[in-house]
Amino acid sequence: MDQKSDTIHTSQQILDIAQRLVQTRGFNAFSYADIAVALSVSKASLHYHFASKADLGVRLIERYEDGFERALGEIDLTGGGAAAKIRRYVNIYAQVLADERMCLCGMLAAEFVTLPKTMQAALDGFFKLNERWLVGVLEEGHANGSLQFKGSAAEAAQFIIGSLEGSLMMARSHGGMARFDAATRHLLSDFGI
Amino acid sequence: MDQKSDTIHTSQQILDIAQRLVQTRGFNAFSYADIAVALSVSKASLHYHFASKADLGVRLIERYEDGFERALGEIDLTGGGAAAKIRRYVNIYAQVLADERMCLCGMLAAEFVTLPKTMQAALDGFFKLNERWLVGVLEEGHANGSLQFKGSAAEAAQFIIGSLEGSLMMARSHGGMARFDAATRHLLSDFGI
DNA sequence: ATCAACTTACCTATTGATAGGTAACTTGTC
DNA sequence: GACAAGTTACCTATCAATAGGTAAGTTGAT
Repeated sequence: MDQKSDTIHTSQQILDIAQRLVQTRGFNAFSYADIAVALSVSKASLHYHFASKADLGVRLIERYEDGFERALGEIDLTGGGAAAKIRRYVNIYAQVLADERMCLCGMLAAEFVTLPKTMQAALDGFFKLNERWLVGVLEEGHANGSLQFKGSAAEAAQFIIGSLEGSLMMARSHGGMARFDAATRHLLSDFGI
Repeated sequence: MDQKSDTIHTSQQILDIAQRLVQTRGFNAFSYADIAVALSVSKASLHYHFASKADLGVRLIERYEDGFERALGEIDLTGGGAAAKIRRYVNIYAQVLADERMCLCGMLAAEFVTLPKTMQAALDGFFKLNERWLVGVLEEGHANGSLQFKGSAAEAAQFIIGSLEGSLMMARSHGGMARFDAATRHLLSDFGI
């Protein structure tokens, strides 16, 4: 294993552990020491890979957004109507809950005002991506009559994101998957799905 | 001013400041030092009134729940149909947002797994109260045809709570009151309001 | 012999919490 | 109404633990 893949490997592991910590505990409730213990490396080693906690946070959001972008691209490729696409979008959140996690960016949205400016900006990008994709699907569905909703597609997209983040957050602490499934049935029926 | 009212006064002030800090920053992102500075008292004085941060947190939730209970009682007294009651319920959240805050218990729900057990239990109580009240209103509205929804009233209540908490959380960081209003129009129309 | 990828060994600041003390007030007894 | 005893509401000073971060040295592959 060469040096470069060593770095990549370790960096990925750091990000994996940090991501789990943010999704379960929040950005303000974990420390470099937590990652160091979980990975059996020194705190200084973490600073070698990610100079500051803010840098780590930004990379975490970027990587999470990349993962979402890929997942949304796959939904687009799989085909099916707008309703099926929305269903698969909802399923991404269900999988996060199945892992007993909060959405990374939903958690960070709760902590928003305490985050470094660089992380706030990265977070904006994540939600913009989601809104953009949802608006596309909603307009497609509205045009061919497979989806019903009032107001603009942008408003509907924001409602979906807020509702999913909130249902996920509440289900994780109170009610579990059954609660999330019931909530998404309500949400989807609001769009005639 | 006698001793007793001094205590009440100071304790209330501590709770007021702590509540604002939790609603804006979260329980894990403020310290006794923050309150001490805001109130111009020593940290030790805060420990005199609230022995531990967990104790302070529990009292915060209890007081917030009391406030909600009173607000819900007032809604019940004001009269009007189930739809009007739900509208007023939504308006409680809108007022929280107008103050640029997150719902105290919504914020704590995000931080749930990091909280002391005593706070987790108190939080359960808050959401139980909200669900109970909403179930009552939803059943009333369903019985007389003023509200439409599928599934049980309990599921609908949980959907409403999750949706409102999420919309509030997202609106506070991305979109503001306009986004929250648009989201609640969607939510209410799902119930034929 | 260079350089990436670490380590040990620190640093400063802050965390929640405690010890010990004090001034001001209240209470019960005479 | 005087006064000892106790209570309330604070204070300063300090604690051990933890936070994020840094400087300087080690290791091992190329």
